[in-house]
Amino acid sequence: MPTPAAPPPAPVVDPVAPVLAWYDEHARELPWRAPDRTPWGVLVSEVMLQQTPVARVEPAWRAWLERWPTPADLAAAPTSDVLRAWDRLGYPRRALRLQECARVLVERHGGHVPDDEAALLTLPGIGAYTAAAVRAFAFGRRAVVLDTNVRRVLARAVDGVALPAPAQTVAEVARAAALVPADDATAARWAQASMELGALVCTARAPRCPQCPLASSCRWLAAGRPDDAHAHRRRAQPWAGTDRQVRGRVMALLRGAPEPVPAAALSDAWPDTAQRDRCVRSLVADGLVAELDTPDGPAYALPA
DNA sequence: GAGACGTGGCC
DNA sequence: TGGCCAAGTCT
Repeated sequence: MPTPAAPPPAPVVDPVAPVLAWYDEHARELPWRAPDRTPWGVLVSEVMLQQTPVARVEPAWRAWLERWPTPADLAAAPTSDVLRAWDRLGYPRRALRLQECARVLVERHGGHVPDDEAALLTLPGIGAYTAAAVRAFAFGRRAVVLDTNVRRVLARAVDGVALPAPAQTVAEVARAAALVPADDATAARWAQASMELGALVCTARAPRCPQCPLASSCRWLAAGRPDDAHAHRRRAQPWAGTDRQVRGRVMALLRGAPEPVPAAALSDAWPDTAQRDRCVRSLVADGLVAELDTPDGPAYALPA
């Protein structure tokens, strides 16, 4: 009897079919998934969803697409309007880049969102994740969509660990790519379904394993859901008193100001002069704030 | 590749 | 109560 020269690899149940079936039953109805969505709408949703929860994005997305339904509309808008519409979604540089992106689409892509990954990757604010997501969700094409949700699902189900490594590796992308179904439609659906599973069931905290379609094959669950081996690996996110918070305060003040704000009045945003000045300078350098010369001295406003 | 970059809700 | 987390990107 011939015997294998090497032990067979550990059996791993293919997660794709169970997750697709689960998604058929449990997918949320989100506006950027509606049949009448446009590639531009999908792109806007993906940028807004970068580090911002669905619940806060949904109303902002609806208002945004109502106001600027095409890239040309956003490209032509005053940046101050764009930043005010972004409101408190956070990371306002995303709004700036989204408008830059719209202008590139108008100037170089006929006002349309391209469907190939290389072209998408050249757009401002579009990185590896978003390029893949737009390709899959807007155009139904095959792409390796590897976001924090998918990374967590695969870390648990396949690797048997609580959380993925802090940094994404080439090997991890290759492993994820190997799981992506070959045909466009199924690949796009797998991307959506695996993300949804991570968002609704295989969550970072308090995962709902009894409701998981992978419960019978998940290595992490089988191992008794061991704790994260890299516990405390993440730096605590800075909060009180940081430049990040001060920048947010300044932006909030300027969003609410109908007229340019004199330099002295910026103290309402933050009392510490040195830190405030440093932050205002960085905001000007980032293009998020305009410095104007007035007869009474410098004043600040959202960029026109 | 580590660090910067907003905001708010949840357990 | 407050640390952790949310569909990342850029430098």
